[in-house]
Amino acid sequence: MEYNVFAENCPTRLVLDRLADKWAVLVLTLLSQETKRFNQLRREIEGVSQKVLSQVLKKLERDGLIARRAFATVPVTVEYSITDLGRTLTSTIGALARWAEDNMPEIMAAQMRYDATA
Amino acid sequence: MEYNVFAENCPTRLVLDRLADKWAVLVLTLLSQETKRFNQLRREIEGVSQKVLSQVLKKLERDGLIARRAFATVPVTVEYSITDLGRTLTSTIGALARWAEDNMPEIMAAQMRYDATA
DNA sequence: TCCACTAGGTTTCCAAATGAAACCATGTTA
DNA sequence: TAACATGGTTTCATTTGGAAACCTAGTGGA
Repeated sequence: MEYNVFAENCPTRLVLDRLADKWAVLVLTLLSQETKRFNQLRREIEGVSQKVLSQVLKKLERDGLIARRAFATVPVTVEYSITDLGRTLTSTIGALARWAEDNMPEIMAAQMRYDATA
Repeated sequence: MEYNVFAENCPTRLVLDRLADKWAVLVLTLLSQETKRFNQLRREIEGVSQKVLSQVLKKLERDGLIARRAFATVPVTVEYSITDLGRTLTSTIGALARWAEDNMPEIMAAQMRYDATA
């Protein structure tokens, strides 16, 4: 079987679509550091809504990148952790976020040049 | 100045949002290999619409990741190429796409396990 | 007793983004 | 004269996104 992200109906396209997502990158980056609970993630990833966070977590769990464990406490406790498969991605995902932080000045300079031309 | 992708209104969040995009990943991967024309990109990235491709190219150009050169031929020729700044990203971006291709069997197995539970 | 609050979601609703298809200018070829 | 090429933009229907409200179950305070 040959996989090719450039082919329209290759299943890898769907996976790329899931990983190439702002919220997924942030979730995986945090979980690669340590196991966290739902509201912990929600507080640390500023601006994410509950709806979107739960959707992203569900999809990442379905793809086997993170694991969900619920405890019958009161109120209920739910822990999310990274899986072995997810861990093989974290250096790549982390590099993306770090690149944005490291190159922000250059990007802003480029934007100003572009906007000045137009 | 401290940049932090987890902060809601940090400019890096906008950059991450641009990079963490299926089409941007595919465009940057192709342009890191060689300069290409608009319709060449459109044909090689199966399933991308003209509208979205032109939007993505414009944003990547604004951020200084790719360069656009137009030639007054008939019909007009437009070339897109990667910039030095863009090149600092290509190993990371490329790793993302390759990860999807390499790990597809494991992901599909995880999905089947998940769907069987539900 | 009633209200407020917790965790972890789901539902609702409206705004924004996406995609398919059509359109455009210019000029070449059949 | 009709059809096709490039590199887009426009239009419109469908999806997706986010904000806010709601939900269940239980706990603590007044």
